Amino acid sequence: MKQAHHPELDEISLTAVMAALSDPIRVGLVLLLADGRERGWGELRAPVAKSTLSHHLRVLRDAGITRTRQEGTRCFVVLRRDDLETRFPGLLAPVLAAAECDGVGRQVELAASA
Amino acid sequence: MKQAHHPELDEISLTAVMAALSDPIRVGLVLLLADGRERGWGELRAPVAKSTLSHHLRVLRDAGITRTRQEGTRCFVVLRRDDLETRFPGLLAPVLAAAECDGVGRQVELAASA
DNA sequence: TAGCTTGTTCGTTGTTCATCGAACATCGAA
DNA sequence: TTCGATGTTCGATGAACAACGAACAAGCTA
Repeated sequence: MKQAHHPELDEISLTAVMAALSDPIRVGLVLLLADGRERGWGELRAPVAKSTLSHHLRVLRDAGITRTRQEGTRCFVVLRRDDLETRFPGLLAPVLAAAECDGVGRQVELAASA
Repeated sequence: MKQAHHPELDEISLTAVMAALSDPIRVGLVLLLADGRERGWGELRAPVAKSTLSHHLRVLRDAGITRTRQEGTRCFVVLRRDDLETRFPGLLAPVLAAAECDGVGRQVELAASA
């Protein structure tokens, strides 16, 4: 369980962010994190195998959308809302609004809190 | 040269739009069309083969981002800015701003006007 | 009619991606 | 130390995609 790479502000690429947000499961994950609360991975319920979930969370991290923190064997993830707002002002909110309105990512849910 | 399908407003999918905008060339094309002017395909200069350009324009059309019109053997393309604004309010502007600021799609240029 | 121009479509190639199960690593707890 | 829980990584696979050249279709134009 190595510490993963998090891109710096100026390393965050627009196309990488767009690509990361072009998958419904990842959009759902971002929606769950939209309240700014940090979540343990055990709280995230998605209809995919855990290796696949790990992959999706890695894509989000590599794109600079989320930040991952490790504590013991557990991992926690949080939205880099401020960083995204600085880098691409006004981009995140419309995406989240549209996703919520459309029901994109509704397959991703929150488990009983850890 | 058949008339291509244009998705209706409610057929435009968020993830499809995000996916379409995750390619630098397509972002460049959208940037060129951002002024609302209709452009002939001959005006679009991108560093790809014409078949590839045709493909990219098709992806944009299928995603509901652009509208294509045929006139004789020529094709014209225009940004569906109002439709996008209706469907996903506030989404397009930040993307275009970020792209322009970052230089994403600067490889796509405008030829000497037709 | 015979070209020329303009786009589309096709077949191919190589890459990327989403997905899975299995194996591995790590830490905490019994 | 042994076990269980938690993530990561490793192939493997099938699908999607970007890219190209070549061939085709359709409409001007000479």
